[in-house]
Amino acid sequence: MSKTHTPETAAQDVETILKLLEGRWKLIILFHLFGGKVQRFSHLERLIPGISQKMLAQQLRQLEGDGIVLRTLYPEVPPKVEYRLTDWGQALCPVLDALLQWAEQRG
Amino acid sequence: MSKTHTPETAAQDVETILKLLEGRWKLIILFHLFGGKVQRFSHLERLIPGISQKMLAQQLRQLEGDGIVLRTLYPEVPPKVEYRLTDWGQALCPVLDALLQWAEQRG
DNA sequence: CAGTATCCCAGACGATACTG
DNA sequence: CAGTATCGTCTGGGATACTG
Repeated sequence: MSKTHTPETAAQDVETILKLLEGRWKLIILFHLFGGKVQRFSHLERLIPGISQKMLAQQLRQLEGDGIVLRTLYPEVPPKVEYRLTDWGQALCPVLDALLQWAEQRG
Repeated sequence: MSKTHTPETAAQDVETILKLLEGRWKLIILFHLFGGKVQRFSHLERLIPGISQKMLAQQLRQLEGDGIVLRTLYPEVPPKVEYRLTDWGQALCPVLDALLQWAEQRG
């Protein structure tokens, strides 16, 4: 590890990061937004079979609160909300790719 | 993402990987083994304040079962058991580093 | 020393219903 | 359309005690 020093602080830092991605649905939501894709709430609902409105809303709120997802509300009737990744959220893509590469290395 | 194609499969692959690291104590155990360090059960217990024997054993078993940690039992009395990372487990270090780098990028 | 075995609980998650 | 509210379930993890 480059800048962190003790096993404790490094482990804790990584844990904090992983918590951002924990949650039954976050990764699949993320992957439906990678590549600059923009999705409405109802569209994500249709893209992700089995998810409830409660969970979709909750996970999106958390991703938004963590600065990974950007939420845009259009003040129309009926309401229209769009979700996309922040720049930082987009930057997660190559990192997850590194994780996949690691998994492939397994002997 | 390089080789995976649909958001579903990619997300699922990453989830499978992250599950290997989930668990209240796995990361801190890992960081106490990075760099080729070898530790005995009781030593890890002392290194990790607050962990119970049950949890330490459980998390080690899972890491072992997942091929990340190597367990060596010396048939002595009293028993002696050593834990170290597999090569694959060691290879996780730079990946977690990438994760830390990403976290630092946050605007 | 290096573990198991039990019991318990908080919090994550799902199902369902309701709303501005 | 895009959510909240409520309730029930299930499981990861903690406390404690015991063992080859």
